[in-house]
Amino acid sequence: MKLDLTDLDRVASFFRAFSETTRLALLQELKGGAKTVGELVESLHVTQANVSKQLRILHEAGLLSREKRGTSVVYEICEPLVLDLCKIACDKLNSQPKRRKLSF
Amino acid sequence: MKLDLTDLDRVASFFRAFSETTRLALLQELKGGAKTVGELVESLHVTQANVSKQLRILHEAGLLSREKRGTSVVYEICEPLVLDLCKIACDKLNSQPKRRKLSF
DNA sequence: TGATAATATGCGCATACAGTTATTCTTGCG
DNA sequence: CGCAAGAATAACTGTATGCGCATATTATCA
Repeated sequence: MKLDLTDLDRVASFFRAFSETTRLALLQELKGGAKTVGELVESLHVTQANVSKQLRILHEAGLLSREKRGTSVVYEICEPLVLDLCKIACDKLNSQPKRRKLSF
Repeated sequence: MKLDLTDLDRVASFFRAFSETTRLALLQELKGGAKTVGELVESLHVTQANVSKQLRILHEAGLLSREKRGTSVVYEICEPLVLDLCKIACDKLNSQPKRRKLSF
């Protein structure tokens, strides 16, 4: 079964959500459970504006749910595939020999 | 187990290979077996230069093997994860209601 | 060795997008 | 209401990269 260009575009967009370090870091934090924007800003060394922006992208990709709680906003992983892909990525890293610096 | 920024970068690069329509189209063609650059150019509506460039990216990402055969070059999927990810993407598409044009 | 076919690459353009700073919006509370 | 905290957005910059065109590279064969 072959996907047409439209579907391939959607698949590409899906994977694009996982193609930036900051977004992966956010997903990794959220693997431990729902967190507010402020908590995520504290956990990672990323500005509040950037965290907010990347969370928006992940939310629009359908990976995160969003819930307002007072003045805070809580984000949570709502797409089980995220955990599957994290596991796949980790397995791949573990199966590959870590690149080490040879000199010194 | 948390990945450090270096590992997250590598994961991001891995997924980035899957984040462009043309590259997904190439992988889809190669799911049917090894093909030469020329065959891929004929299958897809993409210029030869672009096919060659995207194949290079997929090869450097460790997804494709490359073998010269005469004046041709044969590319083949050499990373089993490619097939897994294709299946995951297809399942996700199938589980989602197709967006249809409502007007006309 | 010259010609031809198949592939790769250099260059330029246009676009996408991560990140920053400053600002605005929203909510809760005195 | 006025203020403060938390989050989102706007405008901007620099960088990355997809794509096409032209050209270079490589290999085969007459």
